[in-house]
Amino acid sequence: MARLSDLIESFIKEMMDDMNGAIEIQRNELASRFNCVPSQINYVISTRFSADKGYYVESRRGGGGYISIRRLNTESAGDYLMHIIASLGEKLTQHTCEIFIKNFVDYDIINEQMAGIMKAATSDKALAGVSPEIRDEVRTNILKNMLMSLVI
Amino acid sequence: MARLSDLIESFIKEMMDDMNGAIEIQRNELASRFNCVPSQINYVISTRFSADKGYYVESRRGGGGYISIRRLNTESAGDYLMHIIASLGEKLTQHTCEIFIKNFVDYDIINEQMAGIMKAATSDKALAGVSPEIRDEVRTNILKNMLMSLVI
DNA sequence: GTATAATAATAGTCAGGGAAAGTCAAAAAG
DNA sequence: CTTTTTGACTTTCCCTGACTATTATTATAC
Repeated sequence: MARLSDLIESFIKEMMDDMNGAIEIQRNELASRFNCVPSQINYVISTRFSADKGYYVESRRGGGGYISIRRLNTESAGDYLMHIIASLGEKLTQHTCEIFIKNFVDYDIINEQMAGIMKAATSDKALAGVSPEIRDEVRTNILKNMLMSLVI
Repeated sequence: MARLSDLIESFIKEMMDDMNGAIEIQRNELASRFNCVPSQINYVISTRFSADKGYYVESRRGGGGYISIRRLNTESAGDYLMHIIASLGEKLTQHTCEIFIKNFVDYDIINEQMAGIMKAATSDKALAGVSPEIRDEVRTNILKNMLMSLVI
């Protein structure tokens, strides 16, 4: 069962690749293309394209409304990474972490192999020994430190 | 009577042979095929498909969740890595860990950038939130998982 | 004509239900 | 005693729908 959210996510990303990093969509149109309720689009955007993941989202309601999503315009990988590091929250679940890492690949900051290493290092499996109460904080800390090593 | 866990184990292994060493299953589906509780699948996976035995397991909860199991290809990355993974102790200090990582660079298994990431992920700084009693075990676990991702 | 009011066309929010997998300890089997 | 099996409970993630908010357009009043 392919998850609809994942399909929508990659649809948007492909569209964005074609459109040079900036797109404008209509929520209802996209929803009907994927045969889902409009609010699912909001779900995808908030879980995959939030500001802290390096995207800038604007929207407008009413007649002729739209949602525009842009890849953050960063001069260098370093800028982008600093932005991410600065805006990382305290706690990241494994899944959220993976979304971040996937974005690094999209931004051509790391390759698939490194993404694999990062995912491995921040997986629940790797952190199984850490008590659940603090696991997400530890995970965040590990991710931050790995990213720092890329900036330096 | 053959034990159920053994049956499930061999079922998964046959499936994996057919699928070129990598499968994706649904826990509930597999459980109902064998007429057992879902958590039995977890038991089989943790006792038969552990990292030590050369398997890499990932999973995801929620709608459309799955469990993926991959058999690590010992030939592709050379036996060296598998050997290292298997021979890593329970506890590694940051310093010991760095020595290992440096060796990987010397053996051309990873490049400097990856070494940086690995060191960062296993540093005391990254693991500051983890209590000292278990920190070295967690560190080892993280390193193992990162190395495993290279063997895939 | 202009100002205001109604209507239509969008998008946003939030809570809840459902669909998975994970955990852990007790019971059962060997 | 060790390994397996079970099941109650938890956690994570996805999807939906009712309700709300905002903007544009059209109708009405003056």
